[in-house]
Amino acid sequence: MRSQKALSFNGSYSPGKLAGVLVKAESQLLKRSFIFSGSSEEELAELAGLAARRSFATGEFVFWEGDAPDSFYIVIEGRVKVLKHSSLGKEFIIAFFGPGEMFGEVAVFQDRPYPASAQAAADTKVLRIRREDFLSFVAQRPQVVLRIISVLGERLRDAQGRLKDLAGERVEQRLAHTLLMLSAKLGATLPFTRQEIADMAGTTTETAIRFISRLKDGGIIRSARGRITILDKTKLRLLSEGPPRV
Amino acid sequence: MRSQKALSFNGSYSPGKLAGVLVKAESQLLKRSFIFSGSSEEELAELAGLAARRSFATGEFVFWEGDAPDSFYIVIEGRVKVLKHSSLGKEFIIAFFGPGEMFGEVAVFQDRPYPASAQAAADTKVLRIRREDFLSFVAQRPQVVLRIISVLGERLRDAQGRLKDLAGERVEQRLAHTLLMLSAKLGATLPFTRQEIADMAGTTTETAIRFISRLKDGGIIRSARGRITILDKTKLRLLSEGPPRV
DNA sequence: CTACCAATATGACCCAAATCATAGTAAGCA
DNA sequence: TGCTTACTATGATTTGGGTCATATTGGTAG
Repeated sequence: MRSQKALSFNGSYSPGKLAGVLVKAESQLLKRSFIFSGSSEEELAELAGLAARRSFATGEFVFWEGDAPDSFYIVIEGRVKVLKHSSLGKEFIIAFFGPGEMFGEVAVFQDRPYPASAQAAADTKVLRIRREDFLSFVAQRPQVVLRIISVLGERLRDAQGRLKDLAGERVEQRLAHTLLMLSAKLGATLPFTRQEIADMAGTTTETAIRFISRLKDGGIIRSARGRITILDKTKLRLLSEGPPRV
Repeated sequence: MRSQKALSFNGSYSPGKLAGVLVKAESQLLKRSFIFSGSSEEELAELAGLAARRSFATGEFVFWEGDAPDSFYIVIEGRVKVLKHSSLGKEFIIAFFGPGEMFGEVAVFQDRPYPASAQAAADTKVLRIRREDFLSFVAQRPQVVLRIISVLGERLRDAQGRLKDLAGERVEQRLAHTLLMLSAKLGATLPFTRQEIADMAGTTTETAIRFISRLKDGGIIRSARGRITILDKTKLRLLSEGPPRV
């Protein structure tokens, strides 16, 4: 760790010892986030001074598609899912975000309504940073902007890959892809229900259940309620790639 | 096939009158591109000096998915389609780009292989700018970087909207959406074949043909070979939104 | 002019996966 | 401890739209 006495200028926001401690804690949280991991302690402290903590219970919405983008968010703990609803009701999960990940930043940069809704998928705490504060912060920091481009590029890649899958692959392969993608990010054990898997793969809960049951029978995964553990990544990859043509 | 007379000067970056004229012409082309439209003449001239013209005949590939990202491109004239192929053959069209639009820049920024292929959809001329040249150019120009974020954000929005459609809407609605989206960008007359429409909407050529024939019968569009003109945007929007539930 | 090929068109068939129905099961909560 | 509610499970039925097959038409290369 480095020096932590960069709090002096912060007095204008919230004087006092408690505030200082909080700013320090916030700084550490920000540091876990990729886009700020290269920033200095002073910068982080400044940004932390602008951030507010918010809590959301499971199922609560952080924002809705169409809302004005007044803030962007970084997950402290818990899990947030970003989703869109189609013509009738059916929801499609664009992404899950965990500790250290940010969401809502695209809308903030463009000053256009959020393109999707964000919902707490567990009891969740987030840091909330107001649009203007964030914009003026990054305006002077090209390296942060470059990291944001990198994050956006990654998401775009992901989205395009999924587009191709949804347009051209069978359900089984999409489901297998979804599981592999999640495990690449989170490890072998995935804390998702069949319904969530289905909503990510663009299919129905029943179909996801049937597929996952077959995987379990085949010894490719192990599972409990709301939890899936991948045992044989190789077989899963086979399923995701080749049609089981004989 | 085609004449490539315009390439004769291409190897020589020798100073002199011809080069000067070319740099000026290139500058004007760059200026048409959104991300550079805020740049000064000097900057544009500098960038233009780094750019090379390349020509591609209809069907030729500018780059393939998986290639190392040595350059990014700006369309001068013609049309480029960016696409991915799924497990077997089927292609999915991610986007079309026309004069003034750039492509391949995500890969360049991330220094990771192109996530999709780029193919000339007509006889096409592009400006090609090498990765290192472009990166060092933008490194000093935060406002260009911000515009790139804006472009990426737009693409991400688009991709996420299409994901939701592919996952949750019926073919008819996806096709209607595709037509509306194209006409929002290009105007009422769309220079695409049924096959291209199908490959954008994630369906088959036959289905696209049937749908478009019905639109024609209903007086919603007019069409000729490789060309569709939207006559009644309102009816089309109805089709794209509500299921024709009775 | 003619030949050829891509684009458009249309019918028949079929199947993957959605939909509908019903039920067992684990977890949280009063 | 039982009640309620998600989650998981599985069968039966239906259907949207993919696949296959076959024509017709317009553009264009030679």
